[in-house]
Amino acid sequence: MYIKMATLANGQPDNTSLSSNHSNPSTNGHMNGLNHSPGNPSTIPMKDHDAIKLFIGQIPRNLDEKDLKPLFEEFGKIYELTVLKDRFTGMHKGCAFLTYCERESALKAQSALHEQKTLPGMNRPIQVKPADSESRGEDRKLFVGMLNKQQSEDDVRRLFEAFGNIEECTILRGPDGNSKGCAFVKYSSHAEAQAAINALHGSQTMPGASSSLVVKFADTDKERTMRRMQQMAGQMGMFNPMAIQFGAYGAYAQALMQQQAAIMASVAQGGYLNPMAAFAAAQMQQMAALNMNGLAAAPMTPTSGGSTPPGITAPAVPSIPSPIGVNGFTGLPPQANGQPTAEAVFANGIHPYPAQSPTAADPLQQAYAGVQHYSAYPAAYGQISQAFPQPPPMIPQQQREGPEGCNLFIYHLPQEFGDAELMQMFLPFGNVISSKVFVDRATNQSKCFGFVSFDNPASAQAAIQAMNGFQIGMKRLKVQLKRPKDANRPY
DNA sequence: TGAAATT
Repeated sequence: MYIKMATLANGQPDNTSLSSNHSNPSTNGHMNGLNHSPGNPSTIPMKDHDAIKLFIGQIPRNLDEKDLKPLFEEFGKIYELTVLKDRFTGMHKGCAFLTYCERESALKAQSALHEQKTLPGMNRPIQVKPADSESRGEDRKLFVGMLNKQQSEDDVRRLFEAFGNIEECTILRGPDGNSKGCAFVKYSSHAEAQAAINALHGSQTMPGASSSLVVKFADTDKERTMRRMQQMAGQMGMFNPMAIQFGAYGAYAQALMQQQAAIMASVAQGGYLNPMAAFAAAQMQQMAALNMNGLAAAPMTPTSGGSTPPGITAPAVPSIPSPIGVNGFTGLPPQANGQPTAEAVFANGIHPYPAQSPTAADPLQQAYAGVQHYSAYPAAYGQISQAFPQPPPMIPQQQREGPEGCNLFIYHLPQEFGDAELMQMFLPFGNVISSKVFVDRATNQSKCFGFVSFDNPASAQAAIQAMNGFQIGMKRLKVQLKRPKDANRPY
């Protein structure tokens, strides 16, 4: 509804009336008597492959195809001209679609007529512009990533101009004007764009870039909607976008989302929510629909957060930790003197950490809060909570930094450590709100460093005290406060 | 030393 209104406000009919018009026998057929001689192939007009369908707006309702024809014919041979009529009443809608045989004619007509004159009886100037059904450019627009941040629009143009006519070239910049290392490049045609992808994607690595050049088609509207949804969901904190990653519970998550959208929509219609909420609901419905179509393409990878990570077995608890482990763990960290616990023990038979802090489950509980929130919607949610199993006892944590002084940088991690293992290692010192091991995007290999965030500085300090210099195999962990972004210490 | 990103 939102989109439809926006389109109509723009002076063009929405797509439903457009397509229904085409399927309507009374207006179908591509000529409406213009330039068409059935049975004589030599006179059937051909249109250019790159012909543009024009939308003509602000046409007096007393003008039909034959009246309009002379007006437009002076710019070239007309391939098709169709006045739009109401699907049911057949009433003239005051606009038309026009396709010239040649692209050039359309361009000429557009520049000569668009908003240049007002037809008798109308109070706004005539509209002559590519129809909404024409490519809005997404199929010839490229997203370019992994650029050097120093590269200018001109640099990018030079790189891409060999493959076609560049209509638009924009470097994406932050508020400060600094390049984000990516750009949009729009060609005149899809083929040109494809050629550029073929030739340039992955072809080179710009100085300072962490991997090779990325050249791909820019997000479609749908994808953009998805992206916006996810951002919005994240900000509102109520519809955890990570729900998509529930894996086997994906259907559950989707059902939740759809239900939720329906509830919001109906509530909004009842006038209880503001327009923004209605908008959110509409977006939500779209998102759920997209998910159903598989467009979300979210990886269905359950994390190892609550289960058994590689290298860790449970609950085979050795009675006494041995001082030297197969994997090279040297035993307890300096201040970790608790008993081994039943929930997670390293496969090498060593549990180097004290009992898990009682607050350790809090992040999960916090994560759950978003879901429990739904129960505030009594009726409808009651239904789905009966219809579906409870969510798994694991919700992927959001990656985020804690307050200043709570974030640790950890280097020299064992290669096989993942987020879960990292968290496991630091849980004894407090409430870990996030743990992240960096992984090389190309190889999926750990880069052997990561971040852990606590919810308070004391935990962070305790972790540094205990774990900095902790020996694992041949390496000793480096555990220190994460360098603040603005600091420019070399190391 | 929180990956680089979708106007």
